[in-house]
Amino acid sequence: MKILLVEDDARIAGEVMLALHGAGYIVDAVVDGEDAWFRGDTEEYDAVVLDLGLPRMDGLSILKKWRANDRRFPILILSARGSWSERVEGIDSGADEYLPKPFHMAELLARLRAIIRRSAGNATTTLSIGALTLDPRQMRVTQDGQPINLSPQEYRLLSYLMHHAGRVVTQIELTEHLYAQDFERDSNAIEVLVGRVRRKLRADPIETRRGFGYIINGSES
Amino acid sequence: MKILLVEDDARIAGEVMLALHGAGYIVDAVVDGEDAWFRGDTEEYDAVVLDLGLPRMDGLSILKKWRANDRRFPILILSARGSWSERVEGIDSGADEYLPKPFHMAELLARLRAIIRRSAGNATTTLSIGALTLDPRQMRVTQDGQPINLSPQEYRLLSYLMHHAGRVVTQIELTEHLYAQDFERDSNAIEVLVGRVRRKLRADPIETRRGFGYIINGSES
DNA sequence: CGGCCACTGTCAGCGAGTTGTCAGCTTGGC
DNA sequence: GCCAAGCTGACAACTCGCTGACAGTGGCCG
Repeated sequence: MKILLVEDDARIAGEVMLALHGAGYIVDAVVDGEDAWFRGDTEEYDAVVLDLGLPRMDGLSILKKWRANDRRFPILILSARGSWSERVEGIDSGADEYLPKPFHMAELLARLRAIIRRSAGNATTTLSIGALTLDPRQMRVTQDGQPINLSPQEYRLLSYLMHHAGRVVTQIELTEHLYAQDFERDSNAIEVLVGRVRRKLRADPIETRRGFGYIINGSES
Repeated sequence: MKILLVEDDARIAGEVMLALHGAGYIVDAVVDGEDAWFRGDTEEYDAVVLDLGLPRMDGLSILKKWRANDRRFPILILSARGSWSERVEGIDSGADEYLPKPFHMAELLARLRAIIRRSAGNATTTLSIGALTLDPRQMRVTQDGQPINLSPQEYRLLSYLMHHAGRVVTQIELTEHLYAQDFERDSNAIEVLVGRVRRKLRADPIETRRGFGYIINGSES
């Protein structure tokens, strides 16, 4: 899960980044409005945490430009001012949630989880693909009921593949979702990771599409 | 089944009332703290849904006054603020459950059912997970009936884990609930605390999920 | 007032788990 | 058969969580 964090207050940005990281997200943090817009326009994120008061380009404008360009990731707005009109405008412009400052970190995490789940169209907490079941609450994957002991990175990989079951996921896409964006391009870390996950699973559900990427077959069941 | 709903936010009150009504409960709704206290003190309810931030009389004070007057109905606390001390104090003061806002209606209903069932079954407000039983009124934990002598901080830790049994709780989440906000982030206090709790328990119910957090498995029993 | 004790956070060190890298190998497609 | 893509085992650096020791604090009792 990769999150774009747009916040110009260094202290808040730091705390939020820490919390998100602790909750298992990969975080790209930017401070500047135009920078934020560019990132959101060119990269795939699972969600965006967006502060409204920004230098160079206002948060609401960014939001509108993204939506106009058909960028569909869920957006959680942070606003220093608790102004009601701003909230309405934010929601109207295509934000999914609105959190007035000051907020409690646990609440941010809860709402973030909620909008990500909602955007995945996934009302149920567990996700089952074939013999595999992923329970995000327990952060655990089971195969035929047997728990599989995965490391954090392995869990994220499998989770991503399962959430996109039935479609080919490229290595680049995986890299972008598992690592911060300045990660070495020609590393074979993904291949190694896939190998490790495969070894932990009894029957291998991960199919290699040579030259394209990986795919887990079978729809949600 | 009659429920007392104490909630001053009209929007939330309306939604909850609707949901409770839909689930077949008779609902008395009050907005004002003193009003709430009087109702709870003079009428018989099967459960109370109590918001903490109230005009005129604070939710926690009401709760304590009820318990002091031997009013035994199960109480579910709604907490708008994510304040750790409030939550801990709520549970300590004799609440049976607490639900941080924002919450899903389904979850509120589920927890309400659970605490009603519990109170109907054995008139206790204790929470049992596996061999562990937690009695919030006495601030006491027993394992297989044997009392465990925990320090306040240890008790809070275990209490939090038990109240969130079946789901992974991150260290950051625990830190936020056990310490004030400006607590040092890279302290290993949580780890030490977990170690101390484990040493006091005979069979260790706390599972470490390296890279994720801690989890107590097994649902309420 | 002094000593004792329980509580709690800090610290350093350890051991195990995790993860990216690399080199050499296998495999699939042309 | 060739070659690039992908796989694998080994490895080293690193991270994470656990532990025992310790020190500061505050309460309690003689």
